[in-house]
Amino acid sequence: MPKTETNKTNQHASVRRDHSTETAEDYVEVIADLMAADGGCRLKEVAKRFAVSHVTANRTIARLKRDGLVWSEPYGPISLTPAGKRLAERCRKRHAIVYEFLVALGISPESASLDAEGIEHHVGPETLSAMEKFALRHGVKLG
Amino acid sequence: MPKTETNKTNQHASVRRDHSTETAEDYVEVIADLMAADGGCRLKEVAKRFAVSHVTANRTIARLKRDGLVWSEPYGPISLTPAGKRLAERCRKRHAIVYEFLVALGISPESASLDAEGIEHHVGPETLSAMEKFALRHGVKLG
DNA sequence: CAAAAAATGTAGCCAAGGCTAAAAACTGTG
DNA sequence: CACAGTTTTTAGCCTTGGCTACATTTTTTG
Repeated sequence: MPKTETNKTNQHASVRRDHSTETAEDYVEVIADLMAADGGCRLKEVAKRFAVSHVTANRTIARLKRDGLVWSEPYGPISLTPAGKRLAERCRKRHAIVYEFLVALGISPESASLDAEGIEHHVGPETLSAMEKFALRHGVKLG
Repeated sequence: MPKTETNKTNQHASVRRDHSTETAEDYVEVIADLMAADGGCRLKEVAKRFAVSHVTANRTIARLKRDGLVWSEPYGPISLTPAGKRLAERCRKRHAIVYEFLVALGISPESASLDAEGIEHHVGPETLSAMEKFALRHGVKLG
């Protein structure tokens, strides 16, 4: 009878789907950040940023390469493909909006930074738009 | 024991830690919900809620049992331990706050419901408190 | 009450994301 | 240039969380 149950409209399914892209989003964002800051991006730095072993970072990056977001050659520096850059830019903007929103809400920069990291992946277009408007309206003295 | 590299102030580490508890939180919340609604909780219903196979739900629930959050005997209904109940109640409250907050922000109930599912696990105490205050102040006409 | 149906459990596979240990490749001096 | 140190890669193991197929148990029902 297997027909293994439902495939109905289920919210948790979406949440789960998000999970699979979270890592990619986090990584391209960090890689873009490191390239901007240091002018290049090395595995070791990525691993340090995520506080994981370099082995874990290496394997994750291999997946991103497989998925066409990252490029590198053996022992070489890591860079983003055009697709990776586009994703990184989208994530950067979204992250900034969520962070600014939290700060506008009155959250301390530390908590805002911490929570934004986790929240950003779960903010849909409508919520993101509302957060942006709110941050602009109630923006911290930047008016 | 992990002594691997930096253990410095790293935001991603916290985000990752959250991950490991998300499943537990989601499950105890759903189990509590089903018990309240149906007067009991069967594996099949849990699986349906998460849109996963009963096998996956079964194994996840086995972990929750191992972790002292859930209790059941073979082929029997599923219930929460005192610890499970406490966690479920905490999650229920937090979820309600995040949801109400999003609605108060102007998000549609559909998006609010969807995003709350993902966001709730990443809301720290400070942010939760701020969301609660905001929802109370700007609460949807319920004043 | 026995056979069919439904629910639960077990075996075994896969991918992602952790890790350590050890090999290989680069770098930078002496 | 060689050797020491750093960085990256490889091998191998673990857990979580997804699945199908099949076995077992419970429930329903003819």
